[in-house]
Amino acid sequence: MNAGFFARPVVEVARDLVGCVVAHGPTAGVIVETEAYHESEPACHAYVGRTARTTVLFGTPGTAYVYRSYGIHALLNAVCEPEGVGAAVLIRALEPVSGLEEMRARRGRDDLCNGPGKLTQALGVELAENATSLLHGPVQIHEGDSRMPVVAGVRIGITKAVELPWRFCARGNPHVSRPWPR
DNA sequence: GTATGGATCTTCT
DNA sequence: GAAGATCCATACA
Repeated sequence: MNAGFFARPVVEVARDLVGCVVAHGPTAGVIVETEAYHESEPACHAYVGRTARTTVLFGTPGTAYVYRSYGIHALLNAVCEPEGVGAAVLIRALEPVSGLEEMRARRGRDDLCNGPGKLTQALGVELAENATSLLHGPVQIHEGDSRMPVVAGVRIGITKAVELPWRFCARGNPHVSRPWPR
């Protein structure tokens, strides 16, 4: 994966990331579900501008943005758009491909990566990986199947800008966080 | 099968 | 002091 991939409109990157591979140590999975977030809409953390928390969103494309959700889960994002624009793609679900035993040990159950909080636990990704590079850091994203059929829908679990069709799933893939609506 | 509530922490007001 | 890009156990139909 190269830096130019992430320095594009965040919605394009979100669509193209489906089929790519996320790896952390011995564990890895194919991305089957993403959501795009952009500073221009209120569901995005960068909407409020630069703060201590959101600075990484405005930084180098291809950087990991990891934050704690509901006090319990770490959520993994890929910073997008040119430097200075606050945008990121949330990785919502993976199809596990390696390190399955490690994932099961961390999860303690068999649904390993079908949710944004679950996949970080399965991969062992935590807040320590925030602001690290997805190109050459501990968590990496690699090229995958660019021909994978993708469908778009509305985002999940948010209360603002709920109408934007910025969620992308691998069509028919059983590892998505929720069955495709409609 | 759907519905509800609790866990627990970071950030910003 | 409140809100939140979640997950899971439990209750009920």
